[in-house]
Amino acid sequence: MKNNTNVDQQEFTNQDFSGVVENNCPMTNTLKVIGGKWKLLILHAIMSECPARFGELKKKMKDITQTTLTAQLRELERDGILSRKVYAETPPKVEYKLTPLGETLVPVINTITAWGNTYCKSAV
Amino acid sequence: MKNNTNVDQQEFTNQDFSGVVENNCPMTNTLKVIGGKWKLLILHAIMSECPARFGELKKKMKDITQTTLTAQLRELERDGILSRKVYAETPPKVEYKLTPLGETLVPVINTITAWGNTYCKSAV
DNA sequence: AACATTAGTATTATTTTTCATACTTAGTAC
DNA sequence: GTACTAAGTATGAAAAATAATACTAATGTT
Repeated sequence: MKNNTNVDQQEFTNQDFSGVVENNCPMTNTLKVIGGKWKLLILHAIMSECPARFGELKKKMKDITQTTLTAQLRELERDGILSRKVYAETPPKVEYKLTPLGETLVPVINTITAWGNTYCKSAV
Repeated sequence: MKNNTNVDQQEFTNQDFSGVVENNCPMTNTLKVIGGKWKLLILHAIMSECPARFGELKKKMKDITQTTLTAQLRELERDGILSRKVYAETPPKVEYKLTPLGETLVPVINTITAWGNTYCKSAV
């Protein structure tokens, strides 16, 4: 009851996934949107600092290349998870943030990181 | 309070992830164990039929090759998520099931599939 | 004796993903 | 008018993941 009480949960289900999702297995469909080596890490980074600029994301994920980061961000944008806001400034400033649909992934990501914290501690 | 009330939650944290996990980011660590194209699908399949035989898994995931399925199962076994039981029969019979550590992933996987069901319906 | 069965392994090929490097753009500071 | 900045793009190379194909082993059935 904290917020969004007047928001129909179905509001975000109209996203057109028809180019990505062609299966009736919910796991397969979800993996098409958030699967891959980087997307969950990107979302995790944006969750902890929203909105986030391109350069900040790059710094946080030091092993990703600029090219790959750009490509992954574009896919997340295409799938309605992120929005991209370009400021007409020089040098360029671009902010990425979760859309309402993207925010529905917050509990998913929290569940995953909680598992990692509890069961998958590094020995190093 | 349904079950496991006498099971210390820490019981399953002694798994040695030192060969896999070298990071202090819980998302990175978790992705090393359940990341990749197939692992969550394999776990999802085993969850819905546990134990599962190799051939049953192969049938459910019709696009995976035998070689890849074997490789992914071995990694999940190495990481303590699955156990592998070989029956001394001909033709061979091998059963895979979730270990106690693997069972801690059940809510994670349910969260992911629930998101897919709610927000990521196929348009096809 | 030949055949079918299941869960593999071995090897090579292909596809997909990611990386490295150099280049671009438009203002602003020097 | 040269240098600097942030957020890219372009190109080709390399690495990683996945696939295709053929093979094996032990035993029960025909």
